[in-house]
Order: sequence, then structure tokens, then C-alpha cells
Amino acid sequence: MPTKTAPKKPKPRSSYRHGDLARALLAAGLDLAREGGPDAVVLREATRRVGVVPNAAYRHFESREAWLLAIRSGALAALADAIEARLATLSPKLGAAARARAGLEAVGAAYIDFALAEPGLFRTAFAPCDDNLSEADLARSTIGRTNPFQLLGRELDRMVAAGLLPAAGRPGAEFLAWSAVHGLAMLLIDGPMRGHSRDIAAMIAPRLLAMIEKGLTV
Amino acid sequence: MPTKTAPKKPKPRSSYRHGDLARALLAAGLDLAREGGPDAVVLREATRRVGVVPNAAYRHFESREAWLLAIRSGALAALADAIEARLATLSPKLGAAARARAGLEAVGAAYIDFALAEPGLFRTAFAPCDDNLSEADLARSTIGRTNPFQLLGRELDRMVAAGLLPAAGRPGAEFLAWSAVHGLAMLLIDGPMRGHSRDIAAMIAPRLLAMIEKGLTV
DNA sequence: ATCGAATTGTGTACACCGTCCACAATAGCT
DNA sequence: AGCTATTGTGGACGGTGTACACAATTCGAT
Repeated sequence: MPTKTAPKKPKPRSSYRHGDLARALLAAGLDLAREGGPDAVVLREATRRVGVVPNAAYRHFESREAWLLAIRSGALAALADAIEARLATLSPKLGAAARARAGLEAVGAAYIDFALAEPGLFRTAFAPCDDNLSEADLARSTIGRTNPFQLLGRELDRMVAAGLLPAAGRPGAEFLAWSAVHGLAMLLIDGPMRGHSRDIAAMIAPRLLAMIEKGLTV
Repeated sequence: MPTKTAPKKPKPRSSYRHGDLARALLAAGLDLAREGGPDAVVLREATRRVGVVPNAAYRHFESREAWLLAIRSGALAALADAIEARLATLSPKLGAAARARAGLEAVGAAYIDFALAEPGLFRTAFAPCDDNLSEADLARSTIGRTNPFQLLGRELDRMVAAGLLPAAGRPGAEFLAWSAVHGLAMLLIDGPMRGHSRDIAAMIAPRLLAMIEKGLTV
């Protein structure tokens, strides 16, 4: 669907060098992801926005897929940030048990809110990735970033410490909790209840979180 | 990524007309989806396989997106079939309560098995769809097909009838159950535990189903 | 300060994609 | 038999990712 009538020559730049093209491309890619999900993450459009010729990207990323991998990590980090921000709002006066319970709820609620507020980023964060990327690339793209999975694990540890979750049930508990919340998020933004998402989310999310809490304590 | 070195002329067909090009394109599209997920569903490749020129597709589908919609319905129907097949294996001698419990488990297990066995179809079934398709198209593509959502609902009704699930908790129960199972499936095929999927599935799936059962009975 | 080498952006080119248009071949009705 | 609607063809356009050779710049050793 050819819709763009953009300028051909991306030349309005003073110095021949860009400065930090890699970071600029990453930022542009994240914008594209936010606007239209993983399929909208288009190399040529990003280079256009940055004011550089398409091939310049190849000095900083091996391929579109490698670039997308970096963007995916960025999107995941954004999700992690949203969760951390929510966790930070928890009152420090809470007792251990109350804090643990509230923490788990906060993670779930922030997760779903993020998916609804930034569906493009959310979808990008969990887009299937071409496996022919080096494991090194994949690992490198994650280091140093807080990751939603770890945040959830931390809250689960807190629940064990508070005696709300039997230690025997701890291993694998992330998968249970994460699956439920992730699934709801996915079904809300794609899936058949797309459109009524916010209403359904308001109805279902609390029950879902309750289900998780009860289900973990097996 | 230009890798194909396919023949240029798709002419080895006896009669000018094809017979049932629409269905052939649908089948080819489902194959492509099975092999590589929604992004591999490429119009030109499908027409090539069917032995027809690319534009011929436009006599039967308005656009690639409309075609993809049909394929998505097909993939969803395949999932529904897998679930129904599993349900059919349930012993008819079971009592109402046992049957209800087994039914819910069967749906969940079949769902996850399908996702692991046919990740391409599964991803295609739940790929985000362009909203600028007519609601009519969207509705028409679904009629007459059994749909996984309905199958789940039927089993939940059975649980209510068997007294395993309070009627008060029935509305919205699909969303709870479906979210959990769908999320696990998604995380297994994409997500960070990709690769160890089968092991993790074996560990987690039973606990997840238990969680759902307990969580529903609120 | 100079000069060669490494880095980074440019230009051109190719194959592939979805889609539009005008045209050809056929099927079915009268 | 002939007219018409349907269905497949051929060619074209703009979009995409990416390979190659080349130009501009920065940087380190002298």
C-alpha cells in the first residue's frame, strides 16, 4: 500500500558523521514499534527519519533482524520500567505480607496497563524472533537491563518470605503467574475482545490476579 | 533477503481456468502459515505454488489482508478441530463431575499441544489483524466454523451443571481460563523459554490447569 | 603536522513484495 | 452463434531489505 510521499533526499545534515547513529536508529525504531507494532519497524523509514541513507544502518546493525532484536529489548525494558514505576508507588509502611500481596498485584496490573497503553511496544517486545541470530547477540541485548521476568520473580520471593507462598511451590511459579497475565494482555489487544478491552480488563483483571494468588498457594 | 531462485513462468496448467482458485489459495496460504507463521504468508509465493500469476488472487480476495483473514480463520478452525478431537477421546462412562473436570483439562492440554505442534498456525490464528477490514468480512469468515472459544464455553457450562463452578462465577470465566492457557502457549513458543518448551510445558501445564480450576470456583 | 588506515555515510543496483491497469481467454446464457 | 460477465495474464510502479564499490571523515602513528 504505497501511501508515503516523502522527500527523496535525506541530506539536511551539517557534518558528514552523525554522532550516534546506532542510538538514533534504535530510538527511531522504538517510535515505529510504538506507532505500529513489529511489522511497522521498517529500516528505510527509520533511516529516513534520522536523515541518513538506508545502507548507513548496516554500519551499526548486521541486518534488520539484529536491529529489531535491539528494539525488542528496548520495548521489554520499557515494560520493566513501567512495572518498576508502579512498584515504587507502593506505600513503604506496609507489613511484609501486605507488601508482598500488593507487589504481586502491582506487577500484574502494570503489565496489563502497559499492554493497553502501548500495544505496539508490547507486541514488539514479544514478537517472535528469527532464531538464526547468534546467541551472543541475543544475550548481549539483554544484559544490564531490568527485565520484567526478574521483577516478577523478586515479588514472588517476597511472598515466600512473607509466608504467603510455600517454598515448595516457588520454582516455576513465575510461569504460572506470567502466563495468566500475559495471556490476558494478549487477548485484550488482539483476540476477539479487542475494542472492549478496557471494560473487560476492569472486570477480569482483579479476578485473574485473585486466581493467580490462590493458584500459587498449592 | 533474496534467496529464492524459482522458475519465472507459472504456466504448466492445461485449462485456462483453474477450477477453484480461491480454495487453492487458501490451502497454500495455510501451508505457508504452518511453515513460517503470519509473516511467511506471502501472496506471490502462494500464487506461484498454485501455478498462477500473482494478480489472479485479486479475483478472489480484495487484498492480501482479506486473504490473510481467511487463513486466520482456517488456522483457528484447525485449533478448534484439535480440541474437539481431544474431547472426543474422553471416556463416555465418566460421571458428570468427572467428565466436566476432564473436559476442561482436555481443552487446555489440547490448546497447548496444538501451539507446540503447530506454532506457525497458532501464531497466525492470533496474529493482530488490520482493523480496516469490513466487519462483514470479519464476521463472514467465522460463521459455520467451530471456534475454540465456544468449545471452552461449553465445557465451562458443563462444570456449572455439575456443580463444580458456582453460576455466579460463570460470566467471564472463559476469559480467566483462556487467558492463562493462551499466555502459557504464547510464552512457550515465543518468549524467553523458547527451546525448552516441551519440558517446561510438562512441568507447568498441570499446575496451570489446577490453578484455573481453583481460581474459577471463587 | 602529516599521512595512511580504519570507520562511517553515499550511490547504485538487485530481487522480492503488494497492488493497479489494460487486455486476453474462457464459461454461461440467450 | 454471439454477447457478456468472469477469471487469468502481462506489464508497471513504488515499497522493502541488502550487497557492492566508493567517498568523506576521523584517528593514531610517525
